[in-house]
This record gives sequence, structure tokens and C-alpha cells, in this order.
Amino acid sequence: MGAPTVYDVAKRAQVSIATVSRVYRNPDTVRSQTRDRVLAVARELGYVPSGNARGLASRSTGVLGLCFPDYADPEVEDDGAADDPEQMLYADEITRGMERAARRHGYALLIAASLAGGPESLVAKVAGRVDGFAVLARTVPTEDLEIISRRLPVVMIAGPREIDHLDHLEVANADGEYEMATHLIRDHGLRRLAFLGGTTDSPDAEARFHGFQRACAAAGLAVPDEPDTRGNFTQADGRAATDRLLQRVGQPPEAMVCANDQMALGALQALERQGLRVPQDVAVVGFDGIPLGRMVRPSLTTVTQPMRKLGEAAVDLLVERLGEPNRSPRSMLLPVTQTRRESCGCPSPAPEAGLSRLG
Amino acid sequence: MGAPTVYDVAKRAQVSIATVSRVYRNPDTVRSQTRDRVLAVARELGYVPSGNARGLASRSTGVLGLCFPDYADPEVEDDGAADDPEQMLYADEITRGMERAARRHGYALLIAASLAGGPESLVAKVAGRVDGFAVLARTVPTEDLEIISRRLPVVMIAGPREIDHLDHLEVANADGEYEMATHLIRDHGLRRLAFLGGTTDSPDAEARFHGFQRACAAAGLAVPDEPDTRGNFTQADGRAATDRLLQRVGQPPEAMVCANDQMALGALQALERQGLRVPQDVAVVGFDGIPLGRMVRPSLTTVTQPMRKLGEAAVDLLVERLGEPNRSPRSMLLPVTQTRRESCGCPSPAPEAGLSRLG
DNA sequence: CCGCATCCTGTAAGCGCATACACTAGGCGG
DNA sequence: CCGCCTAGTGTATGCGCTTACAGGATGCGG
Repeated sequence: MGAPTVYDVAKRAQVSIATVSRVYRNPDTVRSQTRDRVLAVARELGYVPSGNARGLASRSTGVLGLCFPDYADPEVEDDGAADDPEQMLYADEITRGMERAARRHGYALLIAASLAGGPESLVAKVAGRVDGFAVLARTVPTEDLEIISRRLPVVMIAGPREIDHLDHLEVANADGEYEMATHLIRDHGLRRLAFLGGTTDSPDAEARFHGFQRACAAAGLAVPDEPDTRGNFTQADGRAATDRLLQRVGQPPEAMVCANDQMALGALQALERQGLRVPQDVAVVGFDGIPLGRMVRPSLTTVTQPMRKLGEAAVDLLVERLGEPNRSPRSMLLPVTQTRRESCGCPSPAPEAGLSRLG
Repeated sequence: MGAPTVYDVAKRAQVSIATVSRVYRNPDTVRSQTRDRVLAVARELGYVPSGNARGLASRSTGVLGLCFPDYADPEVEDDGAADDPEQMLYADEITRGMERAARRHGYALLIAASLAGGPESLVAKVAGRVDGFAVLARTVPTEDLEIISRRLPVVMIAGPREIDHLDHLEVANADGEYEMATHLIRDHGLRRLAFLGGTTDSPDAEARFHGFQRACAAAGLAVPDEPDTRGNFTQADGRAATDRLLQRVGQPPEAMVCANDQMALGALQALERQGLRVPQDVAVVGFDGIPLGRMVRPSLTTVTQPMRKLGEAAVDLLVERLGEPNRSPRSMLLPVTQTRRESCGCPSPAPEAGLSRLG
């Protein structure tokens, strides 16, 4: 009934359990004749090594972990939305990147969205079973992270560098937004730009605003202290924030620079409702590079984050640190790319891959 | 240096290791006063229970696994394609579904794409570390599956039911294609339908063809023995197969029913190149419901698979079986939905969620 | 023929935890 | 005041594997 173990295999193959173990761990240290016999018996018995026992004994699991917040609202999960690419958020792309990279390095990936059971559950589930893991900002309480990171490598993805001895990964938020704003000012000749910011507790959004400020300063424009309006990153927030802005200022801005794509989409909607044309009357740009941005009309100009690469870099950092535990903490800044589509006033981009003859 | 263990906590809290263990496993069996003391010490020391040791001792891990083939070609991974929603394939949606469902049941998810290191690596990595897992068809050699399934619950997703004592999950391929073909025949009055099939070793594609046959038979049309042309599921194959078909038969068919969306997209391209209008001259329908189908013009009518639900159902089956190991094997058939867009001749659909004011 | 290095294999000691079982201290009815 | 039950805790064992360490062969030079 119970699954066969090294003991069963050893007995049947007339060797000691050590030899069986060696066959799997250090095949070259076993005479090939013996090895073949053991393997044959193993196959015959249906032996599968216990990862737990192996991990216990060798103090390593060959598994990396990823914790991310549970963005999606489980309630709103009708079938339509369930397969909506809009739902293809951040975390999924990072997961994909990590999975790939982990595999390349011979690791498997354990994923967990933090939610249920309090922090204990997350910690127990993931931290106890992996050799190291990545955390999306604000998923795990800093306090817990502090504890866990004493035990195994942790890399923090995005967000602020809450704990300074952790490896840290972020994208060029400020530089990306600087470039984008500069593009609007320089290439499209726009002067009255408005910034639709995120919540003040989002370091990413704040960094983007700083980039925006720098661009204004560099162009000799008035530098705002604060975003002209703010939202909580959803499309609905983008609409509302845009409405508020339009209501407040008499004349609409020439361009709206939004802290993320979702809100930029909301801005598009709000502007259209007000009878303002994009990009003729108001240019709109986002940040993130979500798939939906390509589908809407006008298509959304945005700063594209290398989300897949974030995941890969996270794994690389973990593997590096596993190999060299006392290496000083590293912080990586990943570059972003400008994706110029229609909403900033650029000509409709060349048809994109896969759509060449369909557009 | 080494991470703190139950022993460290026990000594510091002046209790036995058993008590420490109980604090985590059966908190109610420990006097609250003692419990608090232990927890305080644990926090102080930064104690994190070892999942390996726990798993070893309790013979369960609280982790479910997912194995899927590595579809994406790692070579073709320039940044553009990397974030392309076209890449958002099957496996990713299933992963999402499983992750959600697993979390609901208190499990974490271990994912591994089969590729490197021979089957041993996959088996060792996943099978040895989980309480049960799901396999996408043809990922793991049947022979290995046979062995592993003697040890722990395995549910097979899609594909044929290779091993009959396994729980099995599939979508209504035949019925879905039957409905779709019937729609073309009955609602659009089309009679000369061509089927663009997959490879013969794909049971899914074959099942879809059977549905197509049934629809033909039901409508009193000639029933083909074989698909009119075949491809290997990629867009390029769809183009090539369509070209071959058009070249072979003098008159183009009134409709092309394609075994999957990718090939349907290829068909769209090939038809347009030949100067044939879709859907006026030739209707085209796909199968799968990939996001890209919504983006192309004409937008693609297709049979949408509930991929997310597949993942959830897989977890449900696993959890069920874990609770009742000797339950007789179950096979679930998930329904598909018809997604009627432009390419079949239906009117452009109502704007979809999130695009309402943007289209 | 002996000593020693080389190769292969066995012995045994954990790895960190769960848990059956034994045990102690009270509480309670008789 | 005794037996018995309950609650709380400790003792001891084992989960299945890895890995020093310790041999037993074997081959070689001396």
C-alpha cells in the first residue's frame, strides 16, 4: 500500500540503501552494473524518491517560490471576465518568466497568492518548502519578511526596498515616465500636461510622477508638486479622476499622463464621454503595457514593463545568492520600453506580429 | 547560522518539542498560556517550520502539482513576443485556475513544464513533493504516469484517457464543434464546409472533427471521412493548409471549420491573400477562444474552452480523491461555449466588457 | 608477498517534525 | 480517601533520504 522506498528497492536489488541513494544522487560513484540493477528494480517497483525526505536530509529542495497578492476579485468571476486578457495582470507574466527561468536552472516553482489563513499559512506553505523565493511588493508583511529572510534568500519585486539586506528588483519607473513625457513635449509639441497619479502609498506610481516632474523641469515647463488628480489604479478610478480633473480646470489639458494603463483606459473613456477626441484634443499615455492597451481605439501609447523579464531576473538573483549566500545585496533596475501607439498622436503603428495581414 | 528548529524553540520556551509541534498542528491541545509562550519564542527566534520535515513526518505536503508541456519556443523570445497575448496559451489559464482553486482548498501549487533532464527530473521534482497533481495530456510518458499514479492521485487534463484508473478531465470537443458547424449550416445557410484538421495524434482535434461530421450528417450533407486538410496547430500551418486546400479544389468552400484558433487565424490570412473576403466569400471558425481571436479583423468566431475552469476542476478532482482514495475514477466533461463574432457572418458582437465606450 | 591507493559498497547517524503512548496533576463521585 | 477521567505535557520512535566514515576488494609498485 505505502509507496516503495529506498529500503524496498535496496532489498530487492540486494544492495544497501546508500547505494540506491547514490544511484540517484551520484550515479558515477556506483558501478554501472549495480546501477542498472537498481534502476531496473526501481522501475519495477514504481519507486519515486520522496522529495520531502530528500529535502530534509540534504537541506535543499530544488524549488523556488513566488508570492503575490491576489489581485483578482474572486466574486466577479463570470466566465466572460475569467478569460479576459485584461485579467492577465502583472503577476501572471512574472509567474511565466519565473517558471521559465527556474526550469533553466533546474528548479521547480511553487506559487502562492497570499490571502487566506493569515500570514502563518503563507509562511508555512512557501517559506518552509523552498530554497528561496520572490515576493511581489506588499504581499507579505515586512515583519514576516524580515524573519524569513534570515532563513533563506528572498528577492523583492517592485515596490520600495523595505528591507535593505534583501535583493531587490524594480523597473525604471522614473526614467520611463521621463522619456514618455518628454516624447509628448518634444515630439508632439504639447505643453499643458496633466498627471493622473496613483495612491500615495505606491512607490511605483510616485516614481513615475517624479519622472514626469523631471521631464517638465527639463522642458522648462511648470513643475507640479502633486499629480493633478489621483486614482486607485482601476479603470473606474481613471474615469472618475479624469472627470474630476475636467470639471476642476476649465480647459482640458493637452495631454494626460497616467500612472498606469488601467487608469489611462478609464481616462480614454471619460474623455470620449466629454466629447474630447484622443489624441487630437487630448493625448493620453499609460504605463505598464497591458495587452488590452493594444485592443482599444485609439490604441494606447504606454511605457511597457518587461514583466516576463522581471520574473527571470528574480530567479537569476535567487540562484546567484544561493550559490553565494553572503554576497552583498543587489538591486537591479530593469529598463522599460516606449510603446508608441495612437493615443499620444503618433501614427498608427506598424501592424504588430501575428496581425500583419489581418489588421 | 542554521535555521532555528523545534528544538531551539522548545529549549527556549522550556517545553518539549512535542509541545512546540502541537502549537502549530493542534493549538487547542495546548494550554493557551503555554501556547503564547511558544509562539513568542518562535517569533523571537525567527522560527519557520520546515515543510520538508513536516511532510516527511506527516506523509502529506499540502501542495498540488501541475505538469504541462513547454509550448513556447525559448529561442523566439524577443521582447515583443514575450508579452504578446497570443502567447497566453492554454497552460497559463489552467495554471491560473488551479492556483485559485488550490488556494481555496488550502493547497499551494507547484508548477513544472516538462522539458529538461529527462523524465526523471520531472518525476522527481514534482511527484515526490506533492500530494497529487494534474498533467496536461502527453506531457509525461504514459509509462511514467502509470507508475506515479500508483503512488498518488493524478488527474489527466484533456487528451485521451490513457490510463483508465485515472481521473480525467476534458472539454466537449465533439459537441462544441457540432454546435458550431450546425450554426454555420442552419443559421448562415452554408453547405460546402471544409474542415481544417489537426494532426492525427491529437485526440482533441479528432474529436472536433467527429463533431463536425455529426453536424454534416444531421444536416443531410455529405459526411467527409477525413479533414479536407490538416496542419500542426500553428498559424503558419493554418495558412499553408488553407493554401493547399484552395489550390486543390477549384472553388473555395463556403466555410472553413478549423481545429483550433491559431490555424483559423492562419486561414484568415491565407484567404485574404487570395482576395477572398471573410465572411462574405468564406466563413471561418476556430476552436479554443484565444484572446487574439478578438483582436483580429474580422474577429474570429470560435468555440471557447473554459480553460480556467479546467484548472479548477482538476483541483477539485484531486482534493476529492485525496479525501477518498479508493473512489472509482471519474471522468468529467466540461461544456464549451459558442463565441460568435464576425468571421462566421454574424453581426459584429456587442462591445465586450471593458471596451464598452472605447470600441 | 606486503603496503598502499583506488573503487565500490555498507554502516550508521542524523535531517526536523508528527504522533502514539506514557505520565502527572487535578477534579469528581462514591 | 480511593478509583477514574480529563487536560496537559513529555518521551521516544520513525518518516525516507543523504552522507560522512569505515571497510572489503582489487590492482599496482616495491
